[in-house]
Amino acid sequence: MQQMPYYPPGYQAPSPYGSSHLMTADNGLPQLPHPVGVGESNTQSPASGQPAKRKQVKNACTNCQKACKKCDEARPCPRCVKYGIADTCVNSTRKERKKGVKRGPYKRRQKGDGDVSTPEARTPRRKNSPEPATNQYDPQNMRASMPFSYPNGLNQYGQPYDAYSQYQPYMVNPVYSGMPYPIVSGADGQHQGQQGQHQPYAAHPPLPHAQQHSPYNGYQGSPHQQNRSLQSIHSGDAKEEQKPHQPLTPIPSTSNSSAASSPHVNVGTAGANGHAGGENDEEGSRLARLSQLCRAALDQTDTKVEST
DNA sequence: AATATCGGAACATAAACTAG
DNA sequence: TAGTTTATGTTCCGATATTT
Repeated sequence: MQQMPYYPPGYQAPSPYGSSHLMTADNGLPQLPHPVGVGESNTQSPASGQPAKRKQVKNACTNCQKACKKCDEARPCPRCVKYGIADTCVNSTRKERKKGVKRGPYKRRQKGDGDVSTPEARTPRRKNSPEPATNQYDPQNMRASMPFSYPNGLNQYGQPYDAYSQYQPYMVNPVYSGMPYPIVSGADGQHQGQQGQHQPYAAHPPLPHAQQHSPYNGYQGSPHQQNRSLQSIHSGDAKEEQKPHQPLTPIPSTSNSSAASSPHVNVGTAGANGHAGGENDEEGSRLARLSQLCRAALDQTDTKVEST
């Protein structure tokens, strides 16, 4: 069913299509081993010894975006063409950046301290990466030492900020912390799905696993999480909608892989599991009961251990 | 084997900040 | 005000799961 991939003008179709280590991406384009595979977007010669950076298109089409697949500037993009969905290949809309986000004082780098001019030398700190040791931006410390603060104990998103829930700006429900729902509308009211035509998302809960692993735990505004929920709903196949969302880490399907088997079962997470929470109260109360049982069992175990 | 899913690293860049 | 730094939003790689 291999269709001739569509290459936009300027795209260098790699010739060794069937080369052993050349996988064909589902966009129909060969996936060369990175970094060579970046095609025309290669900004650096591989001969330079510097790995070329991965080049991204400015705007992926909605289909590729949903599938987390490589897109192209061309419309319809090769992937959509391949899948015969060229008619729905439209640019996704980008969310506008938040404004007014205050920051702490910048740390300036000394001139001699490496090449500051290149982005590579700036060692960008990623969302998930731990703060540098000398970090002055530690959210907790920073708050304390900040010469400014957000008004009235609000965080940057205009939500109440306190030591307990800090950095979980969107978390409102301490019990169902993983369940985003009640708070879907953030202070900025922006995270209601990034695409107008995808309104259904607004009411659909983000996937639990995205929550679990997100440094923005509970932050519904995370575009990626939005995207995920978006994906699952608009992936076009009903099976995805019916299928319970997979756990973050695949759990071996053993007979005792019930919630009760895990004393550390997170009610919030569990509640969100599969149905992304909020689907019904019944589920929630069942889970609450489960956790009660677990706790009781644990207590019993503890007392036994103590008595021995 | 092909296709779908999705976590998270890589990338891009707007906006806040700062030095001159 | 130009240059720097950081935060935020997007893209898509690659591992894994599912389907055919």
